[in-house]
Amino acid sequence: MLTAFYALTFMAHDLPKSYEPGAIETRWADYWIEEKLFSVTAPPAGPPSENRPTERTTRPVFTLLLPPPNVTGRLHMGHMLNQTQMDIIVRWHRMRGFITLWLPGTDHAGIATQMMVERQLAKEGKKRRDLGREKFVERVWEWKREYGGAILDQMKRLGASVDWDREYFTMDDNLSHAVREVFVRLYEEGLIYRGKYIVNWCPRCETAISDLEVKHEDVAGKLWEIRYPVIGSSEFITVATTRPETMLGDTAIAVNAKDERYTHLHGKYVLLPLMKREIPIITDELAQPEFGTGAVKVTPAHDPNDFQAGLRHDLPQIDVMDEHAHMNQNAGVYAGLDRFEARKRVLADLQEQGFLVAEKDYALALGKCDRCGTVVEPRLSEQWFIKIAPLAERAKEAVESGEITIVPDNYQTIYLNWMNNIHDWCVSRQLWWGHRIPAWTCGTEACGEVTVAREAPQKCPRCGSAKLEQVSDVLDTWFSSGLLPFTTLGWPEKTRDQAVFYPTTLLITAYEILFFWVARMIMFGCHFMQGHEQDPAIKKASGWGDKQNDSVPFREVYIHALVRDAERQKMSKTKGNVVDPLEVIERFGTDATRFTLAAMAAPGTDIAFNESRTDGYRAFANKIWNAARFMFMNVDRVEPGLRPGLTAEGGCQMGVAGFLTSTLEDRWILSRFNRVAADVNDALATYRFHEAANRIYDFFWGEFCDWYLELIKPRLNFDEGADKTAARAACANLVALFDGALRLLHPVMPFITEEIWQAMYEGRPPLKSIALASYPQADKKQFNLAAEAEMAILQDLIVSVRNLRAELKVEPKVKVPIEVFAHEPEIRTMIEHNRGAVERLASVEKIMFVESSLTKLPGARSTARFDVHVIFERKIDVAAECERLKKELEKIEKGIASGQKQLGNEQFLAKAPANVVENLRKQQQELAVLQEKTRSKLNELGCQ
RNA sequence: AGGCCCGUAGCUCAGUUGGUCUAGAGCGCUUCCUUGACACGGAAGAGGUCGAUGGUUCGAAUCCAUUCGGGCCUACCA
Repeated sequence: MLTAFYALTFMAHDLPKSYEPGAIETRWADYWIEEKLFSVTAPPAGPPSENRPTERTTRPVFTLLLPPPNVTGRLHMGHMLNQTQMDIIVRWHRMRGFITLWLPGTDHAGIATQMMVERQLAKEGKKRRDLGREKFVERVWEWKREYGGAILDQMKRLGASVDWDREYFTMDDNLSHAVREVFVRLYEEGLIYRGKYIVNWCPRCETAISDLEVKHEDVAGKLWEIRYPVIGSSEFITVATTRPETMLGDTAIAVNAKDERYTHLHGKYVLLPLMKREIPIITDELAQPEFGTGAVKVTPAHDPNDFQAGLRHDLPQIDVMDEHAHMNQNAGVYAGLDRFEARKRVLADLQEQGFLVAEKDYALALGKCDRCGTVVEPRLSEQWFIKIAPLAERAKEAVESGEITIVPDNYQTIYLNWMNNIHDWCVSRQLWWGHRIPAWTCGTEACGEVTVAREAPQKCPRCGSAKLEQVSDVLDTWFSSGLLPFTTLGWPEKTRDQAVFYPTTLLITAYEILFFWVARMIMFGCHFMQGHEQDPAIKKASGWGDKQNDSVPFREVYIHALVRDAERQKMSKTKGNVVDPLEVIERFGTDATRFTLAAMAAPGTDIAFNESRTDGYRAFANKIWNAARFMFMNVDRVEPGLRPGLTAEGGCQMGVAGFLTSTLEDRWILSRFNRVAADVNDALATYRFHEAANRIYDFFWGEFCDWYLELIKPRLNFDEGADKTAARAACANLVALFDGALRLLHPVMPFITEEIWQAMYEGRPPLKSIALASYPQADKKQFNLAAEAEMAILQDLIVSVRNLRAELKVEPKVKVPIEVFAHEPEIRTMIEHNRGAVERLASVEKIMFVESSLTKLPGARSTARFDVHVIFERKIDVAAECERLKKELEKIEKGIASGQKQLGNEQFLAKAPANVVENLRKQQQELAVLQEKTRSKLNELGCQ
């Protein structure tokens, strides 16, 4: 199928003049999926034997879990950055021979998804209660089937090389089963408890939410001071509050025991205004003498601090609101009012009755529901909690001991800080969509026993009643996603997948979910995978041999940057500044967009996404494309059968290893290629994506295209009478180098590299994809300092001549003779050897070597290694030339001055490393020569 | 309240443990060039002393302190 396609398109290497990513990208994305190129199975266990090829169990393993996007999600720039980085790392590992598993899936996203469907229902004029639980949940599943795959489809467009055969959904049967198992085990271990506590309650979502789901927003609020009359006295005690309506539920007034102002009131009672209830004055740490009046009202049912104080003093808890945050019957005459309406009425009544003392402006951080923005109400309710301290302990250790490393390392501190101040986790949610808590309440009034079990019990274990009803709450979404590193690998079954792929190698994620998700995975992983051991052969091959503990969910975490808009603002729907990655892709191509994100992703800094960069990288793709056209054009000129490295049988076997070196440019480019390969591998190993991307960019464009291709053009001569052997060799080198460069670039730009690579083999590649080819590793033996130094001089010479031509305003088509002086004979020889290059690249007619310095002539340029003079009869602008020379001299002398200062400093000579001193000396010598030459020129021109 | 990050050319950003940084790149800008890979191109240029101040050091864009400006996160002080 594909071969046929190539037969049509590429046999003649008839590539369009400019690169059009659209069709090419979707074609390869589909191809990779259809061919299941990225599906992996665990290699069998046991020592290598005849039946078991050695290499299978000794290959290293790389496992990465995709942070599951919400089923409700739409791809945004954050996803794209995340996925680009993951794909780069994954492809890089795969090409380096790792058994590479990248596991994709989606999260059921409790509240978000439920809201989505509720909104849909609202359009039909219905509420979820109209349908009832069962019908509603069925409706959500329908929604999921219809729209839930959208984000993964978008992901396919990015070329993400995930194993689609292993795609999971957090509510799949096997994962749900694991969730129940975890819940029951935690309960049995006493790590889950149920109780009436103050939780964050969203009155709109009608559910409890965790601390992390509350977003604080600074608002200008008020602080009201209310006085309560002390019983049996004419005195009043004044308290301050930001929430006067809660006073209806006050059950005490607290003062600090050390606060002498109130000592005489200890043990007395006050009459609660409006409610006319007697409540005690207690002493508690809750009240801090420095704040306000030093006295504080205590409302155990509506404030977490007051709740704790209430427990300490055994105070009644009077809940004055219902689940919608409307006042209930406990609120007396205010019953039925919304909380904010009640506030107004309470304040008015207090004012009228003379209890309101003052109203002050007060800045407060108002807690709002992360999902819907409704002001969160601390509410007393029956919830399920995970006792976090024992889990956190191990999770802390795992990071402190280095079993898990977090990159960049400042996040390590943040993580540990959080772990030290962690509270119990409220895991129950009053929603219908999610994993229902595996607990059953006995319906017999006298019993009410709650039973936690893996399967629905037949009868109540306490009273034997069969009237059992499952608890209606579901679990926090992050409960199930926190288990994914092992549940996706078959847990609670002990599977081969686990032995091979657990611990996963790496997690790449956003800072935002460090606590929501990352911390929870670490806690659950360390707890439930305790005692787990990765297959020793695989562990060793993967380089984790010294790590003691295999219970951790991943060995490394890389926290990526936040993508902001061009103005550095956080992208958000409400601001309307969201850049849609698919739109960007549409305009510039996936490769260019990926490259942008990679090139801008310096660790630890946010990315201000800027389209002009993407436009630039689209140009880069085009450059690659045209370099490929150039290569194919030349390959086509070689007789069929003698095509270098492109035969159907052998394929392009040579790679860069088979590169034939003869000329300076060959030795040079080979050295450069190996250096770049070394740098890129280094950069990727430490997640310096920007460095990897930039190194390849500079190499491909600045060295390979700008210099190498230009330099070899004369050798690619297949005309009658030309040296065809030399031409074929040059062509072979070109192909080999191109092949290497494509492989180097592939993780960042998978599509264009695949397209060209496949075309190089005319549809009959030795492997199904470049993604399976080997990644270039540096061969240090090919580093060639001499070639690089010589090439630098040659480039310098060519640029100098071009520069002089521009200054002398020589017509571009006119070839000029030049004179060159080089006092070192080797340099002269080198230039002589490469005179053709100089002549062609600088439009030089001929080169004449002279025996003395050329500084005195106008139209000359000097460097430390050579002088060059362009012979062209035109008066130069003496004033301008003087100006330029003066500026140059100034710079040189500044350099000399600072260098001499350093070299004259004995401390420097004593303390600086030898090579630094030596380099400086060398540099100084060169500067001195240049200074001399520049001065003579200034004299010659008669500059002032 | 605590913590973190950023402030380098007109714009967007690099600059790994302080020393070839006489500070780079892309876009933009100036001049020139349609030469059979590429005008999404080529050639040559102009442009910043690294927010400010002080310190450590033989040596600082790079480390420390203070300060100004921008952003983010965490927090149960009424």
